[in-house]
Amino acid sequence: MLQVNNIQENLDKFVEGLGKRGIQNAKDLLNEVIDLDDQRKKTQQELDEVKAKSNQLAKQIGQLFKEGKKDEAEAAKAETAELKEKDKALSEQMSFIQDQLLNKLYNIPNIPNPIVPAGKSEDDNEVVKVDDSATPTLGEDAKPHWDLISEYDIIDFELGNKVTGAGFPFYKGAGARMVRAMINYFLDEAQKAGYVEVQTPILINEDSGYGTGQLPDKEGQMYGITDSNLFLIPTAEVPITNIYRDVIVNEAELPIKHVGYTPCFRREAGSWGAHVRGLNRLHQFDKVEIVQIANPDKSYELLDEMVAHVEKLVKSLGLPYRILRLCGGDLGFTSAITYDFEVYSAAQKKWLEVSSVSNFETYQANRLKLRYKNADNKKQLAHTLNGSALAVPRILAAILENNQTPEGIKVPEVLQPYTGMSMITK
RNA sequence: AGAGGAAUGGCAGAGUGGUCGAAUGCGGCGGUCUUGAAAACCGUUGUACCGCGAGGUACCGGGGGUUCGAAUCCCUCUUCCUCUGCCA
Repeated sequence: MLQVNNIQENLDKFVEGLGKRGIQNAKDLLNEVIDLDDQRKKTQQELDEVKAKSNQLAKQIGQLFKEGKKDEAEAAKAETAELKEKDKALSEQMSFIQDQLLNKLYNIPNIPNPIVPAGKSEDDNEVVKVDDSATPTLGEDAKPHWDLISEYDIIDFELGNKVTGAGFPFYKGAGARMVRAMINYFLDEAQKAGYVEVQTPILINEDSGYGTGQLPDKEGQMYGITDSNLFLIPTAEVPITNIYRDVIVNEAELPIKHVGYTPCFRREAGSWGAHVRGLNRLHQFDKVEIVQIANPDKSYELLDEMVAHVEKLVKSLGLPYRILRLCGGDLGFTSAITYDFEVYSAAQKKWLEVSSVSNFETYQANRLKLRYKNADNKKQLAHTLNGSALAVPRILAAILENNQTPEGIKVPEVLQPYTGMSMITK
């Protein structure tokens, strides 16, 4: 979340930034925050004063008892009643103000980086690179992947329906092997690039949800385990980044780089429709995620590095792709800047988002209380970054469609050592 | 799952109602000594919030309570350890 001090100092910049996200009344909203923070300070001063008096009095009473001046002590005791009442009232006021302030801050998104284009929807995203050199020329009879998967019997949606529900497919045979191969390939490549692999829980608690910003903003998008107050992760970003909640690292340790594979669970409430077929949108899918904890001075360099890593992966799979810089209106709640990678799925003639690489600057770190000690031994908020590298099902969809031949589906060369096959056949 | 025990500063570990933000040791940092290092010795060393400052407030696993006053007493939750049971 945003830091009140920063808001106060750069009000215009913040108003402008939120405006880019299409928030009209930003100025009023931010002024309310500043006002609440002032109230908070004022109330704390009053409360501290009352407490100081009580502490003083309590010491005196102790002293009086020790000296055997019982009457005086009893008299002093009577004085404390009033202070106690004041204390109680001010404490209540304090927590009320703090709740309000926090609630406001939780619901204000991050300020976009200046180079983020203004815009309302995905139509306003800026295409920063297109490399469609790998686009295949498919015949008239080219099939979308949902036809191919039944033809080759590698993914079973019906079975998923039966056992769980829509959006929870079974991968079978060569399909399962492809998934496993991609996960291993992505993990290995990340490791080569210096990311330390972690295997995380796939259930997270509320604190973690708040830490990375899924709560309270996206509660409806996560599956909740209501009887234990836990949530299924929508992305490995949550458990991995939350490793560093309430942590102070040494500057020399930065950047910290992690990679993790997890299944991801998303309710996708409201986004289900006719345009979503096959592997395009699922409730459960596999994803390899890269995460960095960075020095603010270096975070944009590292963002570029992450983008380059993802680009290399997509390219190595032989898929046509493009890179988008998301506009303010399409930007995630906690992100300051996001680059989306899309691959072209040639039979359905659609761009599929397979990666999202973001810099959150201090927005998550402030919630996480994730700091580093700089050279002067001062504690500063770190920057957090993450990116998908990559999301499996849509990559699979693109491979199936783009690589279909009369003989079968060609397995990208880089995956062959992992699949042990060069072709998916009937 | 049952019985018992425990949770204190970076770590170890004292502290059972006031003088305790907390002894002591280790570690860290600074210094003396040394050609340099070690050893020894001296000093220093938690976090957050409020305040221009002096200073104040809060924090001894979390939450609540008793009390003029709680690390210390009570309730509750969580976690860990030991023993018994079960189990991949």
